[in-house]
Amino acid sequence: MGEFVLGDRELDVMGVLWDLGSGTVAEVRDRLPADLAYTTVLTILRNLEAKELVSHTAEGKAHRYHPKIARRAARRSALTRIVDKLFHGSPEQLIAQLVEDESLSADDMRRLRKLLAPSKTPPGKVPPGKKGGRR
Amino acid sequence: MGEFVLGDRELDVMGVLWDLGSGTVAEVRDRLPADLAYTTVLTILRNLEAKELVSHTAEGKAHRYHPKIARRAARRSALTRIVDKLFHGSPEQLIAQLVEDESLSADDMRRLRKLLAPSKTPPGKVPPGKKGGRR
DNA sequence: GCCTTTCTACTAAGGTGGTAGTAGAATAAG
DNA sequence: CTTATTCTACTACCACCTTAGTAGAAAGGC
Repeated sequence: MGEFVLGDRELDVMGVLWDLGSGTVAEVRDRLPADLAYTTVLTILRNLEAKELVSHTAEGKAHRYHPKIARRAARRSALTRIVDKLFHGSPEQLIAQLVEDESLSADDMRRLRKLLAPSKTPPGKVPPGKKGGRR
Repeated sequence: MGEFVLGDRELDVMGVLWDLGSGTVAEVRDRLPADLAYTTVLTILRNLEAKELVSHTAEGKAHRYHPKIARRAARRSALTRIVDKLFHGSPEQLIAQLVEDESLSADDMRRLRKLLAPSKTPPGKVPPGKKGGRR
């Protein structure tokens, strides 16, 4: 629930677990951007487990690792950190910079304008069943 | 001008330098959120200098440190990293999360809608055609 | 019963960040 | 001149991330 700091490789590994839902060492290793030794990936997973960010269940003779924290929580934690440290606590300035850097396509901008529409979206996601054509 | 990774304390120190324009060890130390030993701050500044992120000039018997990279560059570097590692290279998703987390006030939202106004392409700028660029 | 493959457990080494102490130079005070 | 203050330079230590090797268990093939 608190803050956690993940290294680059640790983030890569968590990313795979989030994408897959869970994974064995071999599965994770296959999908990692870098080509790491099997034992290296295992070590990272064990370290993450020591930090209680993943857990594992037995599957045959192998272990299957499951993320214990949601991607969303990691995202929030990372965002909070850089908003605080680099943007004087102002998420608005962060977005402004993204816009100014032209990191956003016209399409992105259009979608975002919708997100920012005055109607507040409660934590229940977007009510489905609206007239189609959103995607 | 590539990527640089700053630790938490290093970011704090850079933050002070950016805010002040420049600073001596004592000046930086006074404005740091945490209460660190004088020598600790000095060490951090020297480390930053070794990484070419700050430089110094002599001022009496003390040194005055100047940031060599702009806050903007550090912001971009940090944003790029987490967009890549946590948001699948999609800055749009990052903003969406900020919105959903209700990190933004109604005022922020209003201002941002203006930022996102359609085809506000300033003269001399090329309209965004390229996006993503994940590896 | 051996051999090979595939796993996990344990150990280790290099890098960097955070924190700070000690030594020594320079300056200010008596 | 002697002492106290204020700086920088150097060194050190711990924690943690990254990477990986070695040992040993498990499981299947012959």
